[in-house]
Amino acid sequence: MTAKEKNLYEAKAKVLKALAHPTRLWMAEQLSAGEMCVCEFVDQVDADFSTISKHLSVMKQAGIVEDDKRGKQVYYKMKVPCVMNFMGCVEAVIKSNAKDQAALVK
Amino acid sequence: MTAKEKNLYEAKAKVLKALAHPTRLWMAEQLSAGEMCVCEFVDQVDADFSTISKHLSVMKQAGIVEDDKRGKQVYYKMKVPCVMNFMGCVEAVIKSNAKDQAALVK
DNA sequence: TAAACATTTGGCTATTTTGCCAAATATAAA
DNA sequence: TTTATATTTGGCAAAATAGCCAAATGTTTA
Repeated sequence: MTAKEKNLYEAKAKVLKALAHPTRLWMAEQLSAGEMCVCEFVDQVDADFSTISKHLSVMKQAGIVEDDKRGKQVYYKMKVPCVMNFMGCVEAVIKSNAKDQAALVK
Repeated sequence: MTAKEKNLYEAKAKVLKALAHPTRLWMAEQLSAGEMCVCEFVDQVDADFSTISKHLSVMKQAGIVEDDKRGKQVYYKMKVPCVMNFMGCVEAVIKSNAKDQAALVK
């Protein structure tokens, strides 16, 4: 593997890693329905507001979301919405796993 | 968020996490072109064979790949191939990031 | 201008992940 | 049945991640 390819796979992994956290994934799904400000997440997520801010920052660094400061608030929105198209397939994996589990106790 | 929903997001995150590593992602892409045995990865990946085995195990635990022992060798293949459909979008994120980077130095 | 509000950042600890080595296991070949 | 080959597993140290608190920053309101 060339250095260039290695960089490419690291970059791809970074994008996936940014989504690979339950809280971040939930927030990304919310954002795919439209922009939200940090304060809305603070109301809905059971975590310190600094933690929420850092999660959003991880997704921003990965290039998945972008932010927009308006007044006192910062609004986040999806930058590359196709990211969430994937979730149907992730759910297919979960269902496949559930089926395997069910088969074990049959 | 209910406990059930929480479990769901944890399960989804686990699937993403299993792909969110450069080596695992590369291996997953290879597997989406057809099954491969561990020994082939050992030849092509610059990591200890035990490390490779553990990476494959992570993807297996997540339900992304399945294994099949034939003789001395263990063959892995994608279990839910749609997983790799996502990569086009991940690449779109990378391109978007590259564009942003380029804009910085314009 | 001071106080209140929204968010980010720094710092710290706890937890998780990585990746190597060595040892165990399983299968095939000599 | 010893030996070689392929893979997994256990154990450990290093690195990365998560999440809280406190402090800093930027913005509006009183």
